[in-house]
Amino acid sequence: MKKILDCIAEEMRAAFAACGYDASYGKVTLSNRPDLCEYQCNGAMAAAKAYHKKPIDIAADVVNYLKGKGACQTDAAVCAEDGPAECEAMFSDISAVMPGFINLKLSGEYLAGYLNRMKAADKLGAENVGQNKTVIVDYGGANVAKPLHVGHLRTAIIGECIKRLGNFLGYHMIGDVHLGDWGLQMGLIIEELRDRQPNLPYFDENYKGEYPKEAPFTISELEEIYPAASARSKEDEAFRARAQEATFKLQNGYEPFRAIWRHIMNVSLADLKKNYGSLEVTFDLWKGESDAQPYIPWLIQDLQDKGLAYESEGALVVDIAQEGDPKELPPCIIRKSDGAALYATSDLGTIIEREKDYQPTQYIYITDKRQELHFIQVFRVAKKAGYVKPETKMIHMMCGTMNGKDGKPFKTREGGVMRLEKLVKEIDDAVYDRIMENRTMDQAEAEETSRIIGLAALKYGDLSNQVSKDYVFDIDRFTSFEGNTGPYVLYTIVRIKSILAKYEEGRKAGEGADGAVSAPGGAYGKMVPEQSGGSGTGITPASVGILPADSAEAKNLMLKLSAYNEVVETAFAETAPHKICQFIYELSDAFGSFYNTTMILKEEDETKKAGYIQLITLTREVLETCIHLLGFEAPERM
RNA sequence: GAGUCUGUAGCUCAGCUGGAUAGAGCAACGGCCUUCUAAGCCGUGGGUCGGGGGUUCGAAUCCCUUCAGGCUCGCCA
Repeated sequence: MKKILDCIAEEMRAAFAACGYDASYGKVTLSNRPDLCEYQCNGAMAAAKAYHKKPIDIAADVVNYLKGKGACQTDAAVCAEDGPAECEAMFSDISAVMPGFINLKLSGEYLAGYLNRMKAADKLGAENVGQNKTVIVDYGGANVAKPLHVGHLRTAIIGECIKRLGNFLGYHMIGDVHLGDWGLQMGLIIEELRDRQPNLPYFDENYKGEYPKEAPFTISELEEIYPAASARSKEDEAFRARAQEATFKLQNGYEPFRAIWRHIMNVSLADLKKNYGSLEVTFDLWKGESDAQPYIPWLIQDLQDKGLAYESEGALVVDIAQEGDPKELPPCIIRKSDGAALYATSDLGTIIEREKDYQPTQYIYITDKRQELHFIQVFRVAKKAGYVKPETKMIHMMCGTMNGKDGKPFKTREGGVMRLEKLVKEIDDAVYDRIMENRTMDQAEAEETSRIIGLAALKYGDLSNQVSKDYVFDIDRFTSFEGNTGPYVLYTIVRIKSILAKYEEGRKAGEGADGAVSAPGGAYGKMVPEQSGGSGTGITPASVGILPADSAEAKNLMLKLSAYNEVVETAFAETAPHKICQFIYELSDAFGSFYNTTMILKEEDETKKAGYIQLITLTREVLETCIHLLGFEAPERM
């Protein structure tokens, strides 16, 4: 359904046009002075120059026109003439203010009507802007040589969110984990393994038998082997050279090394799936760099045939410099001087595969921002060589680093890289302690609840920051969950759920009384006839709908709710999940004030009460939809 | 050295396609539970928007300059 800002802007554009000004000046934004108005239009000031008039005069023209037309409720007589449909006057107040602001307040009826349509709409009124267009999302990027650590957290969380958002908006999102399974790290492991276990058949060139099914290492051993080998390669040149050779052999199909590679993949994949699973991060494709290999010989030949690739310093490179670059960017290396492929080559190969299999209209890569240059190179080569259509959008979402309290990249207390598993557990434990100190809950439920809340704390803590900025990951702060945190939003949902459950209970009690409706004078007010008899006079939230606000708090809550489809769409268009966080935080806050000033279940006027119930039901639906898009859920109790 | 990003309250962050008095949260202080979950709500104090110029009726926002920090800069991924 149409976004409320667009509805208002349409009205304003028509008004500007009717007054003889260009319609484009009718742009409307949320007010930045809530004490004065709800929405504002600054077009009169922009138009002043073009029309050589004082801004305030233009604003007054527009305001007078709108009032005369009956767009403002205060002019009820005019409104009535237009019949019922037009009677939903959009504004309750319009005014022109110096130097030329047009201040707008929405009428309670119009706002309530908008929310009722939203409540009834598919996806609460979010539109299918995606039109089923295919988008590849490349997040994850896990290296199979080592376990997931905090460095993988951001891309996983953000990617999952972007994928969910896109799907929700009608895109066909394909999430690919795109494993790092083909680079030098494999050669390093192979050679390290050779030194540790030289008797393995993989290293016997004369071995003719079948290779063992079982891997010669466990995941924990693998975790230790790679860092050791990696460190060694930096000091031991001979070792590094061996690793490079092993990598080259692996890439050229040397069977013994392929066998080791398969072991690494099996052991590592099981662990990765478990870890991503615990974050509720899923992928549609578990492809990796190795899957791009079949395309590489063709790719290299093609780039040469097209005259794009040439030899330079022993390597094969493609120039990517473009007009307008502030400084000439280094060329993209597609083949090393030793003949091996590298990162850019396999990413290009992957693009060729994706074009063949999916013909996406957009690519979104989510990685650490240090890879910026790499993706500039890959994107340019892909477009230059015509592998990707010129109109295909290629976006690189560059993630900032997750820092510790000291502002340096997040480390364990001992100074090592923290494993994701450990981080998740630390958060869950902290949440568990918090639950136990405030609530009584049996252990099993407390554990499950702390897992749900912990995940929300973790994901919200990450997503609420701008993607490209570094941010401070502070377990103490996230697990204290006050203020702008995931748990605060969950707490809001839980409180709404609790009210709704009690309301339902009350209704059932009313039904049970079989018409007589005993109105037990009990805790939740009189349960009036709403469900009694089949007379059709029953008052239900659905039949009453959301009513015009009867307090400032209700109005504020309703205004916040109405921004929902705009926010969701913008968050995707700008790949900015933090906008959803900000929105649900403000929405929760608005609910908090409403909750605090309005006794919902004690309300004696059953119609009003039903209206409140409908309002908070919508609030709950919006919040739950949004947190689902962010990638987490709310518990029943907390 | 070149490129690029960042610099907003004591701390963590919004706001940045120019608009009215720069917003939250945490921390501090003060109120609100015989009432729907107080993990809450309400209020108070706290800012030369790194510095300096410029454009504009109007700048945290755009331009220039300067300072500080991060990251990147051909055979790792």
